[in-house]
Amino acid sequence: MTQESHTTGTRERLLEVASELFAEKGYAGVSISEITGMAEANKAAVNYHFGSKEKLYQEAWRHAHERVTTLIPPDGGVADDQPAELRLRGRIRSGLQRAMHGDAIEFRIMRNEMANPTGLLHQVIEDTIEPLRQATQNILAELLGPKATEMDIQLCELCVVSPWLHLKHHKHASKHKGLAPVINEDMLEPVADHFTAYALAGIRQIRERIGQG
Amino acid sequence: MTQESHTTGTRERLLEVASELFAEKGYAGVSISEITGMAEANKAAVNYHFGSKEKLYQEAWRHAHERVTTLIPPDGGVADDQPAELRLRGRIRSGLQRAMHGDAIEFRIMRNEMANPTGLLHQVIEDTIEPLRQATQNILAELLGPKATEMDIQLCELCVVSPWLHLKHHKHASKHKGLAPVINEDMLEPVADHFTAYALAGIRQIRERIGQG
DNA sequence: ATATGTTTTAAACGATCGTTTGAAACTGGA
DNA sequence: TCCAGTTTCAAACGATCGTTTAAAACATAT
Repeated sequence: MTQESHTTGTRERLLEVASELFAEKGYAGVSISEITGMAEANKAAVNYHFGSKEKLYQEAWRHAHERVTTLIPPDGGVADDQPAELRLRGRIRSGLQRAMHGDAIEFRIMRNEMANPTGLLHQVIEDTIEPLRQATQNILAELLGPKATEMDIQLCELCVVSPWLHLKHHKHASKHKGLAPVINEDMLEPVADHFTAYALAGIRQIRERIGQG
Repeated sequence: MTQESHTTGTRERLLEVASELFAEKGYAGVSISEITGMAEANKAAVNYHFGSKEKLYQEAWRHAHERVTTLIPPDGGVADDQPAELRLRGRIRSGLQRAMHGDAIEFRIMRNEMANPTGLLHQVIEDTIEPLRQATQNILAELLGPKATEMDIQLCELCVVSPWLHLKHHKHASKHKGLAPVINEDMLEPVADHFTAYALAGIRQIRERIGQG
């Protein structure tokens, strides 16, 4: 019998602890000693299982991202053949749900990486985010009409996605209370309605502006 | 004559270099050696002039914040007696201008601090941001009408300010191209118009929803 | 039970961190 | 010129960083 018996293997415990710590403190702010200490593993376990701290960082993000993507689909459960308005609401709802969802580790790591790039993740993140952006832009292109330029679409995309991105920014920044409203999971549907109504009205207004030249 | 003659004193050079480096890499990612090396100062100069790395961090943020606040007033140059629609456009324009403005050091430090709190700045930042939030919420309360709840106002504030906050997030994250449209200073007015039209339409829509119960 | 391959462990490595020290260099007024 | 005060400097401090090493502990199949 071992001295300590865990329900999961060392490798998985390291991934779990590392993703949480990297999300909380960023890559440079976390030491291997801290990770292995909290995971009740030996200091050398990181280099044994992952080769280096950098590899562990990349694996930790992939770990967290795959989990939330299977848990919360980005289309919000709205099929492709539904009207654009509904599909937009699905995207907003999904984003909101991710913003509220538990720890939101994958997002916090991404945020740290964007604020303070190590360069270790940006290729992986970009490959993951770009398809989502493209899908949202397709919906917006449909809503804005054929006269909309690339810039029109991108500016509207910014207005649509930034609210829940910003919500995510503050959700776990407990030391910065008051900078954004706190939203719990009960309010998912009404807040999704709020954001969708706001967004659709804004988009219609932009479409009219475009039409007038 | 000294070996190297600089146009500014050591203390000011340290502040300049430190604020830029802290904005780029965050508190933990910057070493005193790196700061003093780039500022062409001795390693001990930080502790002589500021007492510690932490104090230098705080002074660097204050330094950067005071500069941009005097340069770009948060009301966008719109007087208090103007209609709420115009005052809202002033806020949006000011935010956009800060997002585009040169280095945006004060924001990048704040972003790092929110993503990865050291706890050293949050009181200072909160004291600075709260009045700005209050002013924006007053405008929104006027636009949304008397039936608007606190939550209505906060959600609309989120939709109004998050686009240019998000724009700022990406402006200097050159390693993450394509995640947001790149906007240069020539487009300040048209983009401000876009955001304002979008926001006012969204706010009107929310006001109607409230009216209907 | 023995051999083989995997996983964990303690210890040590060199490098770099933030900080301290005390002397040297510089400054401006008497 | 001399002196007090300020600023800069190289050197060293203890601590911690990520990584390496080699032996110990473990698992598993023959």
